[in-house]
Amino acid sequence: MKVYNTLTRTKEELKTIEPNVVKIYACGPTVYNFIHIGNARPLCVFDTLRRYLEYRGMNVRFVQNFTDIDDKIIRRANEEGLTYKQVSEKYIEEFWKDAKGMNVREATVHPKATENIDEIISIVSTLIDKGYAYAVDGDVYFSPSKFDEYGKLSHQPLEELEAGARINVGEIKREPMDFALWKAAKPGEPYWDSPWGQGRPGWHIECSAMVRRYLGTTIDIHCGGQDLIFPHHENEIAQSECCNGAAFAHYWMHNGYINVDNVKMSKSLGNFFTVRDVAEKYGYEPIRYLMISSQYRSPINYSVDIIEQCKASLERLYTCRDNLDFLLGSAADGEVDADFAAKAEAHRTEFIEAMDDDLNTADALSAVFTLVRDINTMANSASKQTLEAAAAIFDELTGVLGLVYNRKADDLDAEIENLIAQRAAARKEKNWAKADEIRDKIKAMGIVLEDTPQGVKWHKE
RNA sequence: GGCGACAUAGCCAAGUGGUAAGGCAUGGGUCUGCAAAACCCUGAUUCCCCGGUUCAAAUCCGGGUGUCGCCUCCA
Repeated sequence: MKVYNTLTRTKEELKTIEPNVVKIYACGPTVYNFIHIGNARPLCVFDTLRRYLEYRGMNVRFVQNFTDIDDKIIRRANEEGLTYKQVSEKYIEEFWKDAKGMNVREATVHPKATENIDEIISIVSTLIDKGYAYAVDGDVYFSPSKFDEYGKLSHQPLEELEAGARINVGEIKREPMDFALWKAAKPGEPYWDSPWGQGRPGWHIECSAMVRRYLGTTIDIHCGGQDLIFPHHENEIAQSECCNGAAFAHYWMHNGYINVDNVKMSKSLGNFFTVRDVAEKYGYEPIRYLMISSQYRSPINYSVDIIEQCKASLERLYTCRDNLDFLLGSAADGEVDADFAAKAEAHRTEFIEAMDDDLNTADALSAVFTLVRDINTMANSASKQTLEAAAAIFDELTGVLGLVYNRKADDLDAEIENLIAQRAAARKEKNWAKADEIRDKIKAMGIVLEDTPQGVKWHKE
């Protein structure tokens, strides 16, 4: 598989440290609020990466952290009269509702910053011992000027980066680019004991600590949003490489933004949509579909029109799968159709080629849709075995994309079944008025009916 | 000022030298009690503009124009 590496700005063949094992770290959310659709992108994209690597037989160690202590969480806690822990726990719970709705699987480990304070202190101490960091009045700062390779990820020389930086009033760091590894506790703030007094970790250091603890000093892939390239990821590299004396991550993958009205969506601009809000209106799956409908590095513009298109596209996919289940109920035994088997194999190959090329999910989806057309064309007259083969490859490919068909898991509503039976009776009597009346009643309940030669099927709108 | 991304049909979106995938929407048809669903047909003489390289360019080079982003918390 080839992946675009931000470090080298080229697509490179993915070569892992250990054969058949991939160590991936993805920066997770700061849990102080519901996640927004911008947060949903890396979740869906890198979950798809993980699913695909597993599909290709790799053993994936996938770590995604929760930043559960930081200024925003503390502020939120003060506003709501809660502890920082109550805030983070609440939003971690809400995170999981949204993540599971979008079929994002749990990572191998979901460490929290506050559970890794010892590891953080250990790294900070080492950095001070090696002369890369210094303590002042209970704070500890890292000096990028001591690290020759600083800027290698964002491809910016230190001098250029410095141009935009400045020392704010009250800050006691030596140079503008220095950043905090450890912050002394202010009155009323949560704190941990450390060699530099009571305080809490800075933002960047937690990732370095969790990477080392859960994956080791060098990992294969580190991923996150493009806006994390600088300063967050640049700083992680500096901390980890200075501390460990080893390469930090071989590949850096960064997803593009979600824009709204062509402008970057962000918490600070206030133009953001939460995943929850969108899901309540359109469901979770169209959100996932949107995230994989284009290549992960290009920007996506969110709008109501677009999410509705996604919903409609998804409908085509799931209607096909519905139909297979339905036809399987009455199909006759027979051989797997050779013509279909060959087409399915060709589509699988197209799918894999697309995904191998830097996770080209848009192209992979195209292979899925042509598979769907081939299935639809042959399904009505196919044998049971052919239908089973079709369902299997459909589930295989959509499963890799995290579009998980689960419509049949819906509880069958006895009332609807009953109405359908009544309608069938009315139709048998050719009492069309009554049949239509019942049909409208069912429709009003948000149920879509489909008449097929084999009988009536239904599903929720 | 430094660094970077993008510009393909009404909309979304693949395609990095060989003559424009796929989806949504639209219109026509087959099927159907009607309607869905499904299937078939319907779309870019052309890929922001201007030059250049080449037998051949959406794809490479040069120059424009436009949009967006990072350099400050942010996925």
